[in-house]
Amino acid sequence: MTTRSREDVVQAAGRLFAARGFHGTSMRDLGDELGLLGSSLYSHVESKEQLLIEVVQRGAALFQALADSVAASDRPPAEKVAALVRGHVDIITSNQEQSATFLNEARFLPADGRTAIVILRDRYEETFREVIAEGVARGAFRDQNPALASILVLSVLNALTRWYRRSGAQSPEEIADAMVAFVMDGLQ
Amino acid sequence: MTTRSREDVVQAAGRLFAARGFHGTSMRDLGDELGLLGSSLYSHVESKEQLLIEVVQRGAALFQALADSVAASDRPPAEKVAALVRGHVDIITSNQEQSATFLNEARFLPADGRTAIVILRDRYEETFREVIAEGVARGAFRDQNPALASILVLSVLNALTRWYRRSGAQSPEEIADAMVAFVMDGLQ
DNA sequence: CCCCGACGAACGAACGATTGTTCGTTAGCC
DNA sequence: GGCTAACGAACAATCGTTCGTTCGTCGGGG
Repeated sequence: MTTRSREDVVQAAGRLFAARGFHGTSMRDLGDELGLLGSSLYSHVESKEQLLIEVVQRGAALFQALADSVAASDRPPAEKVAALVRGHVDIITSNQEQSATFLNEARFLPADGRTAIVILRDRYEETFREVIAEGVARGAFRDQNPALASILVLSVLNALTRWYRRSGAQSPEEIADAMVAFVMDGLQ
Repeated sequence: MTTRSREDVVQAAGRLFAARGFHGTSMRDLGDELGLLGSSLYSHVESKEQLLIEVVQRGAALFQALADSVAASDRPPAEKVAALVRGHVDIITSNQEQSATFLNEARFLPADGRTAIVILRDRYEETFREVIAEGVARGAFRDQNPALASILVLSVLNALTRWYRRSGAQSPEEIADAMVAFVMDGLQ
């Protein structure tokens, strides 16, 4: 029997928190998942709460990196939206449990950690809003409320954590293609 | 102090399950919400699980009624989609907590109740799929995979449980208008 | 080359708190 | 005066966490 690392524990937490919810997962459940006792996890991690913080922060970092990279690029708004959609789909299909925990369980963070995550999430949404607003200003998209439009686009994207199955009928590329088509037509 | 009814308990459960999650809500929390002790709730309800079943089933019934009514109507596909979107928005904005519990907490139902709900949810999605397929067949919508398209439309609609605020900037009618426009253009 | 000491991982019992639920008792309305 | 909602103590189970102990491995000195 090999010994487990902190990394193993964080990954198992991402998996179980996504599947059963934070409050539906006990430290003993987490131990079972790794072939350990619940108490043994405290060799690797300070608390259950800290485990949630770590999973959620990693999820947030993935999306933040995408937003920063696209925002910094010098491309027309339509291409930026397409890049955001494809990048978002790629993050979720490659890190589904982590993304699901980030999106669904962040509300169970302690107050201070939660506000930090809300700020990150707002900043991510702001990137979408600004790109859409730029597209409207340039006439690439029809006249519409960018705040509302960005919410609708993110609705389509975030729901992917709920229905994507690695063994499903559609490949990540097909999903991304369909979402780009749907979203671009919805904006234009 | 007035006495509480079973209805009061179910409604409070819908509220708290939506806000804190099923596993994050204790019977004593629910009692507090109603000015009662946790144990007093058992005068009205058999178990915490039964309470979840009841909230989720009510949520499912609302959406099922909408789907049945629209499916039975004799209108072109584009109008049916618009009616589904507007009806869906109306249900969520009028019953936000119940809808949120239905969509987010149904996975914590006991196995038998869960499969029953999954069947209802599949049937609801099937209504969308059929209407879209009909629209594609008649040339009202562009050629696309109706299964995937129905998921994308429902993604936009269901996310409303997460961001709608009665005191928010957009009225339910404005939201419905924006969603109809977004979805119809995404399909056409 | 072997042994030994050290160190971290894992154990397992135990803690106090909280969970869902039961039940005998009390109190308020028709 | 009876019915029932509500109380409040109590239950077994489970929760997150602590802690003293055991196990396994790895590096250095004889």
